[in-house]
Amino acid sequence: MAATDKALAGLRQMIASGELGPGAKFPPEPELCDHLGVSRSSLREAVRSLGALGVIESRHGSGTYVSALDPAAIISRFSLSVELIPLEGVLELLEVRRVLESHATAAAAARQDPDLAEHLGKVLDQLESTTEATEIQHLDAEFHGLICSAGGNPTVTALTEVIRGRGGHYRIFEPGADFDAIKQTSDRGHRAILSAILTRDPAAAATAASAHIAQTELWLRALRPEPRPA
Amino acid sequence: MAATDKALAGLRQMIASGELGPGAKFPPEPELCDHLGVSRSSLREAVRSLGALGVIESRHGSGTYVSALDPAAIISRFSLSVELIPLEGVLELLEVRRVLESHATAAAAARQDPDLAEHLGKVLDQLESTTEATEIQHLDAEFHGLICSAGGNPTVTALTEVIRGRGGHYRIFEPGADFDAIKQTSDRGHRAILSAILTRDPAAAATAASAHIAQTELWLRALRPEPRPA
DNA sequence: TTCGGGAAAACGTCTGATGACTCACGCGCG
DNA sequence: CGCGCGTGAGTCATCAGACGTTTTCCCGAA
Repeated sequence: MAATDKALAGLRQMIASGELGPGAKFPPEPELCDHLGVSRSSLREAVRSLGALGVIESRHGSGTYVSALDPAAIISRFSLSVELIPLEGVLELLEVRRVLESHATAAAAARQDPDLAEHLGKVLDQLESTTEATEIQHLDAEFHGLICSAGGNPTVTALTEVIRGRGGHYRIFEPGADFDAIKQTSDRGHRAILSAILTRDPAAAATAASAHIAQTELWLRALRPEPRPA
Repeated sequence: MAATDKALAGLRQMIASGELGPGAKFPPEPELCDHLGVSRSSLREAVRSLGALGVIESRHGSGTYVSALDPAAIISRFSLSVELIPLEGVLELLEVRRVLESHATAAAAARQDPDLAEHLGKVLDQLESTTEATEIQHLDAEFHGLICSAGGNPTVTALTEVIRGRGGHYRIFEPGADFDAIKQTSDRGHRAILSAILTRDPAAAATAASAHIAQTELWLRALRPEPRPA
């Protein structure tokens, strides 16, 4: 087996076997090199690999540690790769977001949380009163993020966030011929979702969220001939 | 900015800007070092990072290339990190699988594919006639994988596969007190899913898949006091 | 007791050299 | 002329060593 792969397997094994739990500290690099039988360069490349995946963190001057191994945190690391996926693939991802976020929105509606509804209302007020692309994107993310969080599954929140972040790179809300129509449709979609949450109607919430995201899919699909990543 | 981070940002930029598309070849390492202003060690660590994320591949003796940037392939890379997530986090992930696979199963049922149904039937026949843990796991993966593939979204298939792979590390089907009861419940669940597909009833298929996976969640939840990763 | 300096520990980066693998070119044989 | 096949250039893989930077902690002085 190649040196770096050997180191990688060794490091993963140390975690998988339970020898090192979340937050635990690895031995110093020289010791690990000796233990794994590879040079420091190879060990460090292996550490970088696991670092990119959110499994390990190296702290300069302190040591190398196992991360918290929290699913949401690990999924967030995906944004580094997901943000490079071409438009065609983003459409597949949006179906995932549509299904998951629809589920989370229903769960949020099933709860009875006046604070959430109030907060969402404020966000929508702001969102409807702006036409600045960056601000729209930011408020849209806050709106959907709050709802997903209320859904109760941080993993779902992280996944939808990563996918939403990718879609956000395509500037749907650039001032242009269809800007007003698109903005109004989007705003209405948000209000429909909030309305379902206010009336505590999970089925309506799921439908509204699904329709809203499906609309986004349509807009992105229209960009297909000429994708314009940020 | 730190050297490795600078290299990482530079490499990502080369892809994000469209300078290098899927499958394109990077310049040789010495040239990249010069271009990015870092040493070869730092560059290689950055390359490893992106390699772990499935964004680029180094081929010994040939060169370094941008990957296909296929969402399903990128998501498969997650298994390296997801397989290290503790049981508590796996339960959150299983909710994701339940929602996604339920959706995909409904889509599979909506299609009219006699070949799929026939294939699934054969797999279940085999599955019901074995009590060997590894074989059960293998056939179970094939059954669910076929259905997800029929759902039409490779990204969903990849995601559910990663999560299923993680769950599979917990040996639910070890011979033990409840083995027969668990096996029978599992087999019945599979038959219910196949039945819904055969009758082309998407709603029933979604419900059956959801119930089947929810059952798995219950079994795993019961392991919580004493998780036993592979 | 508190604050600050300094030494030790650990990761971060760079350099140079050597090995291993791939691929294509060109030579020689049939 | 066509087909292998060897060979060499190109490229990544690995190793070894040295030095810089950051963190951490101990210990002495106020």
